[in-house]
Amino acid sequence: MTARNAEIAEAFNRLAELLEIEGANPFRVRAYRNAARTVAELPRSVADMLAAGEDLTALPGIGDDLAAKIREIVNSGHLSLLDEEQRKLPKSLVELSALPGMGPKRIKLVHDQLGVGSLAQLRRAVDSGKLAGLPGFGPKSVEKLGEALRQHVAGPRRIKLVDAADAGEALAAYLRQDRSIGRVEIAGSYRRRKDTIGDLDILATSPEGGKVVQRFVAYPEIAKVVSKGTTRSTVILRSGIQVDLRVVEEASYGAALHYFTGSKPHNIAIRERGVAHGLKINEYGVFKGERRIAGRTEAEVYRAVGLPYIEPELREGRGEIEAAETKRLPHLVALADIRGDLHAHTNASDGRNTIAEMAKAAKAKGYAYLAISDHSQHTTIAHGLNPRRLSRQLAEIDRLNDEIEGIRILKSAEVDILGDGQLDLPDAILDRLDFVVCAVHSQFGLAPAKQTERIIRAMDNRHFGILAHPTGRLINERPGYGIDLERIIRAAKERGCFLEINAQPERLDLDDVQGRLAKDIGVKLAISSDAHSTAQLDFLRYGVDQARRAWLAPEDVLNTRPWDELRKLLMRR
DNA sequence: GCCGTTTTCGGCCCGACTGTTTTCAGTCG
Repeated sequence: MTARNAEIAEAFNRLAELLEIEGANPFRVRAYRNAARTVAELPRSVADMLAAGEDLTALPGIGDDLAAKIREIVNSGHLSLLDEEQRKLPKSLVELSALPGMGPKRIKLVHDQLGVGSLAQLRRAVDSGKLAGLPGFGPKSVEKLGEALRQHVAGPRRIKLVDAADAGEALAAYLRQDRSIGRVEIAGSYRRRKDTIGDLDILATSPEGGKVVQRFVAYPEIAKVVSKGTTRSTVILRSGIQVDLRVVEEASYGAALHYFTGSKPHNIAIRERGVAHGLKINEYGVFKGERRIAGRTEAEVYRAVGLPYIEPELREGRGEIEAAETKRLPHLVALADIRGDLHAHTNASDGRNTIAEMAKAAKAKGYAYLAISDHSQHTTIAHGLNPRRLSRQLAEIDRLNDEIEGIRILKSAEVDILGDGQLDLPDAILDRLDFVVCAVHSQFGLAPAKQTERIIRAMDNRHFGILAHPTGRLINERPGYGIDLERIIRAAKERGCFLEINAQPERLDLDDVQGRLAKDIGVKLAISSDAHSTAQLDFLRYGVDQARRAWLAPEDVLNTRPWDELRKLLMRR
């Protein structure tokens, strides 16, 4: 996604928010939200598409009107309708929708009745007791809102998938200890393996929902029970993670799992499809009139609307339903397809383990090869290797390859791309490696055009093999350095270079949308753990997750191949 | 505002929980 796209999506989302507060047609509001999502997830810049004379109405959810509005933003930097709305209602009003319990109706009410137009003003209305006089705001509502305002200061953060896994699997295990509970599955964006999740959604089956809810709210790690009924409950864990539980009967398991896995756009599309088939789909099943005709498994639900099973990672409303209709769903890469790891560190640079320990751990995972790719000299903070030290490491790898059976240790290095696009190690030593991983570790602030040039210039070096963590983003910490990723991918294609999906949980770089862009352009990707210890080799799984979300099949991934085949792909000299 | 396996007009997914209500609106997922 480019900055321009983000700006357009932001404008549409703001507009949707304001229109909703005004009580506009909810479907019109939805149209703006859908369009915002479409634009935000587009890997290409809509400005470029316009410049190339492409028809934006070909994009899903973009019609003549919204295409014209995009054009207006691109050309003028403004959206007149948004400006107009913001004259009617204060800009800061949309901040209120971040508070739980504050929907459009209540926002409009506090604005019209009390003149509240911002979080600060709402806080004053709560503190002064004015809010309590409003219809619909009883003592509990006011108290909850006060609490929400106090907590809001910290701001909501998305939870990294790896952290969600720790919290969610422990809670699921706790529920599974109760033998009266049938199945326990973590659904939601966790099951879709999104790089970050907003909250955890847990589905359980039981004929007695109330009992499951009782056990759920008794979980020791709970800080606060937000709601609890006989079929659902919401709690906040001590870690701050919100968990929603939903209980259904076994016969509804598939329908409920489908519903609770989402995504929302995917579910809406499937339900609309159901309506077209004369069916009603909800979390209890697929119904023809009063009769349930499907719902025990997810496959049944899809079959009922004439579709093959769609993997959770694809359920983002990004064309998966159309692909399923035309039998063009990809056969997704799986962890079991991975034959080796192409990016790992040792204690020679900033890793924890020796080459031998790393190799044995990789062998234990069933890998056929493991590349040792320690940092190069420029990354002093990670104790990067100079030619002399790397040369010694290569000799040791030769020795270990003779000694350790059943795995091949590949000679590599994570070589810095210097500010001018030169590689940080001389050709003489790079010649002796099996392949070279290249990465940017400095000067993140270069202007996008320069940063892009820098990387492409590095690719001109015949030793350049795989671009590691291509955008440099760190989840929740920093955005990527500004680059024109599409240009870089095209440059890689021309030169026979590759890009990486870095599986470190705080990186996941390339992400799903970017990975799909690479696939569409025709550049294969490495899925690499970038492990800094033997335990971190397991991170590769998170890379596979993102690859699946990027629609990648085994043939799109470098390290699904045996080394003999891979070697030919990586060879450029 | 979008869009077409009933369609170029008239639809647009569906249900649970809470709080403040005397039967339901608002919010959320």
